Amino acid sequence: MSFNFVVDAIDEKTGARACSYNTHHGTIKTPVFAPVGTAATVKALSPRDLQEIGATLVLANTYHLRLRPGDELIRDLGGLHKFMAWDQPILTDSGGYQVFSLTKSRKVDENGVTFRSHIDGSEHEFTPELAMRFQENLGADIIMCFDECAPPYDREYSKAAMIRTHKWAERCLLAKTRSDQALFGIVQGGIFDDLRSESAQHLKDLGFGGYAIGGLSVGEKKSEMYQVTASVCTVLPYDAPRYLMGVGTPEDLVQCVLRGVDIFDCVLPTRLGRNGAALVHGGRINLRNSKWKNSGDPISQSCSCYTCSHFCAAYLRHLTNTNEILGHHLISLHNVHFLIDLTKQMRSAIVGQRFKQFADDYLRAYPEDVFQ
RNA sequence: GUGACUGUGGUGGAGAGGUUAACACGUCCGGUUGUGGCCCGGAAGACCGAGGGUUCAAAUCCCUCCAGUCACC
Repeated sequence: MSFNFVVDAIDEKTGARACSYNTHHGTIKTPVFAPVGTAATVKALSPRDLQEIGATLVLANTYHLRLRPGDELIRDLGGLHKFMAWDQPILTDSGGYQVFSLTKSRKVDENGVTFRSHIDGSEHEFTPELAMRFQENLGADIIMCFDECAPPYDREYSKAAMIRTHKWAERCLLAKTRSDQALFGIVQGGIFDDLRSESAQHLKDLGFGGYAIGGLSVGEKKSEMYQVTASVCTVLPYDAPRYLMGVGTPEDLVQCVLRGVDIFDCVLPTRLGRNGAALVHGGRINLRNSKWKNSGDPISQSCSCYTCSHFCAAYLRHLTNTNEILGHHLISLHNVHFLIDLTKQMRSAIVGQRFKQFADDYLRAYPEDVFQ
């Protein structure tokens, strides 16, 4: 009941949604972009910064926090919100993505996954039951089923991972004990439409507080990612949040809101920020490029963020080239602000019934290779 | 003035007779999508201080000059 989900508006031409999702730590207005704070910190940004740029939801990672400093420690210190001083909603990923990203250092079987720690080589078991326990210890508002994120093109593997993900989803439902956390199911099935629809239907039948689309932006084509997103969203229930995991770029956000997604997360803005790339309308700029050496202008004239209202591109380039901490901070701040601002613009356009026009105009600025 | 040592791409610095002169930093250009890794990939850039000599072959050996460093007058 505390997880009241309301569709505030639907853009009639596109079906894009603007929703309100109530959690114990506040209401999330969608579409929403959640910056990623893997180790209980959105790298280079403080909670104060995040608040200032309008972040409402932040991601953290169960695998990484389980390994270090430990979910029980965080529980004993009062939970993740208190630990990282973020009193707004938090979502924890279960560790399912690490099944994919850390493929060379894990073993999967029907019961779960054994990871070999990249920190000290020790073994760490993750099962659906343990993933629930870890996430209950962490105490995020939204917790994720333990799933198997698989590479996109191998049909047999995708199907096996999907079936395993379904079984694990049932076990997660059974293992969950806290009522102040919403558990989201995760749709798998690679790029295969029939598997994806089957997966979405299966999870819908099980019944979750929300539904995520996993296993995308892992190497498939953009057109395939959009296609899968669209077909999954037609199956998912209307009255529950839809979360596209790990996505993405500004174009991806617009394209997938068009297809019915409410929630996004991605490391992109902070990773780009730490490596000297800034998101701007129509693409991105590489601040390492010598063309910015003498630029006294902000990276975006129209941007209202702290970075753009105080610093010129030449300075940001200098900070990048000298690997200064402030550079990571300022560019990450701009990039996260850029995506959050985009979601706000989209929400406003949806509520105003002009999202089709907004999306067309917005996407026109981006290069053709969007559908590569 | 005398003696010793040293001169290799923007910088540091390998190399001590044999085809495309190592490496690092810097420079330049890509990449980055539920974050192991301020990371990954690539490119440009040196007629080896100058001139002469020895040799089939010289950054490597010899001579002269120039420059720098140090020591001593």
